[in-house]
Amino acid sequence: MNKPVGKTVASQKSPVNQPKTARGEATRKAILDAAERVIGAKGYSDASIGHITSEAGVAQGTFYIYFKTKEEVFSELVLEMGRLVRHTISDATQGIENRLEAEKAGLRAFLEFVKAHPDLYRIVQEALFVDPDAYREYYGAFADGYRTGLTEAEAAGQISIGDPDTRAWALMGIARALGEQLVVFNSDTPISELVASAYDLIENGIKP
Amino acid sequence: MNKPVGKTVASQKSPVNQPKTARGEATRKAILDAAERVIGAKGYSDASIGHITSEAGVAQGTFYIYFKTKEEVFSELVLEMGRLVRHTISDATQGIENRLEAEKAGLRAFLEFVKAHPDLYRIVQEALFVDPDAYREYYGAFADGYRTGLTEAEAAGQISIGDPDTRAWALMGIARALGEQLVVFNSDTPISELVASAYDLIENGIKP
DNA sequence: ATGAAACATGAATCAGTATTCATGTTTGGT
DNA sequence: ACCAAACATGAATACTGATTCATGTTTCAT
Repeated sequence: MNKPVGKTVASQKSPVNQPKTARGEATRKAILDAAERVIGAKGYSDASIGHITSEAGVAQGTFYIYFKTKEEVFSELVLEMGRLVRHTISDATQGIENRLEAEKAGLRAFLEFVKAHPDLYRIVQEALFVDPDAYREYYGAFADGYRTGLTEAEAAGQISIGDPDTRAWALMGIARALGEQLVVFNSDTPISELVASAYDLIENGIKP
Repeated sequence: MNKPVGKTVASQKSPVNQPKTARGEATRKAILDAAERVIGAKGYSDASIGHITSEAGVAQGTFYIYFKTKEEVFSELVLEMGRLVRHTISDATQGIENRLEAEKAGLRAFLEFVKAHPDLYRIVQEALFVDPDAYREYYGAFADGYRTGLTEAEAAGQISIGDPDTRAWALMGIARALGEQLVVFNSDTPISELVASAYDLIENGIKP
């Protein structure tokens, strides 16, 4: 009963290091959290294992009880970000019948998440260089979600006809750009305004 | 006569190392080109000065005759990318009266450029971590261009009324996402199709 | 033609840091 | 209470790679 159930995620390279006790669990979590803060703040290469472990309050060697390499924590952070974002968005769009409204709520939730976790945002971006597979998986999954939503909305007659694939990429690009405005450019435009403007564009376009 | 005219670019930290002879000029160029290839292919931290200089066919020490640090070549590559892209787009949109048509032609030119210079694309992305100022400058300038275009188009009645700022970011986001699809995800969708789909969305939106 | 400035070389320096390991300490099931 | 497995430690290892430098070679203005 309650078998550990292998994760269904793809880039599952190393099936090791699962803590067996509560103490271990806690330590691993502490290291992961510290890694998120340190790598998010200093970037992958400037974040040393020493920084991470001291931030976590453990000795350097302890790191390697739970992670095989520095890259491995990083990849796990990317996966975590993926899970978190999907969960957040899915929560925020629960029960919204109209697809367009759901997309709008999803964008708002995404932007709020990004604003609350700027570190995770940067980590995903850096994944393009540290762990490209994780990066592609992250955005691939994201694009799939958009495409599915768009296809269903199209079938339901809630949006006009158009290539769901390019549309998915375009919408994702808009979300990313607005998120980046918040995190990288520290814009203070309220999220609700961003969402409103963006969705006016997405719904009606810019033709006069 | 013909004074060297200080560059008007912002992040002008080090006014050094201008070659004085034709030989120096050529060597510097060789190093810069090699850096583009090597850093673009291996990423910033895996690209060693040794790799770069051997690719350029010069000794390691020669690098430091023309660049103060590894970061400095990198920053210069980002600036170069900015200049090149702006120039390319500006060329491609010369003489197009209708703003919307101009934007469309600009997107096509951008995508073609990106497809032809995947290395430079990656370098700009990596700038967020290696030289954040250069990154912000790059995308800031880009956004300004879009905003200006949109504002003028709005004034000329060629597009509907709407917040030019968010619109600029959104359009830029679309362009980036499609570019990334080409370079990072190796999509083989023809550029003309991408542009057509994207501009159908941008012009008309997705309302039924 | 010539010498001072430019340019080029590549071996040596120097620092950082990921990873390992031999040695304790703690935990939890019995 | 006991002990094997888990967990924790931090010093030592091992390697990489950016930057410097002392020493040549080439260029070009005079």
